Amino acid sequence: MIHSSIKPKVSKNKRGATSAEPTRDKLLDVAGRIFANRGYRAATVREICVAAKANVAAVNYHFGDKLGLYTEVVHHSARAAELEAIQHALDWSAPPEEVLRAVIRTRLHSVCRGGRPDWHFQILAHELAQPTPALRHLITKVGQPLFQRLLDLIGKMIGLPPEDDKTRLCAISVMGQILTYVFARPLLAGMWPELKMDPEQVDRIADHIADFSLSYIQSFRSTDSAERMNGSARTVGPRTRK
Amino acid sequence: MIHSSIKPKVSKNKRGATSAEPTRDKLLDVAGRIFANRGYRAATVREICVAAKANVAAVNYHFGDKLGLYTEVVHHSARAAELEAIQHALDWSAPPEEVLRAVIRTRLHSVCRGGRPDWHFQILAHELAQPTPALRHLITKVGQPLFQRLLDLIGKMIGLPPEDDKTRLCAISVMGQILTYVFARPLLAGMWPELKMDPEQVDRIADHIADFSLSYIQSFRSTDSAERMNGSARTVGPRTRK
DNA sequence: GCTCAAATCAAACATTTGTTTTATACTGTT
DNA sequence: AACAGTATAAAACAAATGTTTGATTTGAGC
Repeated sequence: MIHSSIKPKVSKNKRGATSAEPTRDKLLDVAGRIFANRGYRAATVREICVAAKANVAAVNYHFGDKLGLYTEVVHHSARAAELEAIQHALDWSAPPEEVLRAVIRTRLHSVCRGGRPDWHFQILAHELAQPTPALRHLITKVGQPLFQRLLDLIGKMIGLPPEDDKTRLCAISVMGQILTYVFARPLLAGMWPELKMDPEQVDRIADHIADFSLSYIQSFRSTDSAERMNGSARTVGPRTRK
Repeated sequence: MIHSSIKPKVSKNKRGATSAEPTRDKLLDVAGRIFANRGYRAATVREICVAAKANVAAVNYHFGDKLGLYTEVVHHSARAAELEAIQHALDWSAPPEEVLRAVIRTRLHSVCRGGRPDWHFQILAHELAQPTPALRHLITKVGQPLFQRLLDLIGKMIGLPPEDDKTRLCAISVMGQILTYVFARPLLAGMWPELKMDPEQVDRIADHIADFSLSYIQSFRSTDSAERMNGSARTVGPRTRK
């Protein structure tokens, strides 16, 4: 408790690279990987400290407690995701179909880097199964903006506002297909053992998801004049089925 | 260790309902809920025993150890899933489109019973995030048969064998859309707060997933004469895009 | 060289948690 | 009624784990 105000300054001040990496940074680095693999609860501070070649007390000294380290890791992850989203700036003036295709491909690649899911997404997966206070931050800082862009994109294509239920359902359908390749990995391995997620396979999968999704989205546009009148307004009420 | 061979007999032998429920069964029952909520690791035997109004030693006495109780719970879950799959026997002679629609609706309902995911699926979700030895059993006994029926169904509709890559990708797309409403629940809540998963909403969602998926699947059939020649055989190689 | 604050370290602490032990109550059988 | 096997109960044990403590080292500034 004494610690919360100490805020040890970055000790890298002058001496550029005397000892490889400051303990604090090294802890953050290795903690990211370990939390991603095991989740917050299963990861132990001892395991982290050993891997970082630091003392057991280092975590409490630099971050207050285990949760402090974890939230710092999550914030870094969210920040990295933001930056990457900016870096992978897409040409939003291109036809929406191509933008959607590119978004799907980029997302799926960032999700499946090197055959294993990116550690940001692994952390998200653990958070969804066993939420911690950090989940809210992940959702608002990473999930929301991404989903919003999906909504805008799809809304434009099917001619409905982004807030329309149909737009949202479509966005979830697209997002869900992608997320499956992160969260349900062991399931997929069990049902399709031959599936190897090398880059070109990921490309084929991304294209499938795009084709699969665009089929409905584009068919929807062709009938939008008939659907829009009651499709946009109907936000409750049962659907006229069959 | 002495325990593995003892196998205490069911004490419910004669006296039908003298004391509400035998401890062993009650443990299984409440352990199912608690494991589903917290996952194997986070759930404690004390919590389970308190909830079951049993002694702390009861778990070790009746099941050997914590993992013994858990595997028993998972096996029960898998067995229940099998039975339910049989009970919900669908009319497989109906047109495949309608069968798929029914499968999606049934699945989604069993997944979202009472607004919260069914506890079988919650256990699966935890297993995917942090696998235990029980995951293999879940996959082979529950996942595989379900996925196989999806493959047969879709394969029939797009005119390709169930083992074809395209069939598998489609099945994963359908399955993924459903699973999203189990695994990514907190994500959905964050991005679509108004979404309430009451039965009629679930029906609308199921219909959307069916429409969304059938659009591609049926469009695929119409072009199968052109696609099949190189679509069925092409199992590697990049896809001619755009 | 001295000083002081930051950083590191070894050891111990307190709590949680799965498991074991030992004793006692219950139940059907002889 | 006595016995035997099963079930339950209270307590203690051992290992894991987050955290704290107190001493020691390090490095910059005077």
